[in-house]
Amino acid sequence: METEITKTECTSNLKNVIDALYVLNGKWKLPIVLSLVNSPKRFNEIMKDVEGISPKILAQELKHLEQNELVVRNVYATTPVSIVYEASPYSETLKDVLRTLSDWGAGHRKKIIG
Amino acid sequence: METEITKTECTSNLKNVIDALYVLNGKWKLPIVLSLVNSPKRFNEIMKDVEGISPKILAQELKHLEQNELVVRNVYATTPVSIVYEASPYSETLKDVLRTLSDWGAGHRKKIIG
DNA sequence: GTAACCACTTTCCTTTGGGAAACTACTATC
DNA sequence: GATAGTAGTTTCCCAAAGGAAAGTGGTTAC
Repeated sequence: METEITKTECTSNLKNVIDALYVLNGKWKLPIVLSLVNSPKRFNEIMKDVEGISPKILAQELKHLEQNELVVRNVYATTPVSIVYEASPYSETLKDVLRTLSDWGAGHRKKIIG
Repeated sequence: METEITKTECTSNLKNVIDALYVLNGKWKLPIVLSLVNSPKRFNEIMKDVEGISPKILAQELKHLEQNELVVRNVYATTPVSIVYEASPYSETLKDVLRTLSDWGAGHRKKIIG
C-alpha cells in the first residue's frame, strides 16, 4: 500500500486545500501580491500596475490580504500621510504553492488545448 | 541575485496559476474528484457520498471535470445502461498540487487563527 | 480660488455560482 | 397499472463577486 489514508485524514486535507484556495481565490489577489513582490507601492501605483482593477475592489482585496498577513500597510507621517503597501516576508511561503500550481497549469494547458 | 525573473516570465506564471485555479475552483470539484479517487461510482452514488450537492450542480461539475480529463465517464451497455464515473490516471498529477496546497493551508490556518 | 492629487467609500448595476423543486424518458418490480 | 430507480434536465430563485461612476475629505500647486 503506497498511500493508504483514512477518511478523516482525507477530509482534513480537503479542508486545508479549501482554506488555501479561499486565500488565493478571485480575479485580483495574486496579481496584487505579485505586483507588490516586485516593489512596494502606493494605492494609485498599484491601480496603474494591475490593469483593469477598480478602486473599490483594490481596497477590498488589500484588506483581505492584510488580514491574511500577506501584505503590510505602512503609514508614514508625512504631510499628507503617505501609505505604502508591501509584500510581507510571510508571502515568501507562497512561493512553493505558486510554483507547483504554475507547473501544473502549464502542463494542463498543453494537455487540454495543445 | 537568487530568483531574478523577467516581467514576461512573471505574467506567464500568473496565467498558469490562474488556469490551474480555474480547474480546481468552486465548492464541489475537489470533493467529487476525491470521492472518485476512493472508488469509481455511479451518479446517484456520488450524490450520496458528496453531501449536499444537487443533481444539477453534480451533472455540471462532472462535465467540467470530464472536459479537463480528470474524470472518465464509462457507459456500459446493460439494460438499462449503467454509467460509471472514475478518476482518470491523469488525475494523479494533481497529487503534488493538492499536497502543496494542503500543507500551506494547514500552516496558514495555524498562523492566522491559532 | 480653483484645479488636481491621494486614498479611498458609496451607490447602483450586471454577472456568475449555486440551491430547490419539478420534470423527463426509460426500465424494472410488485 | 402503480411505484421506484437511474441519469440526468429545466425552471425559478437567491446570494456573492465584481464593474462603473460619482463622491469625500484632505492637501498641494498655480
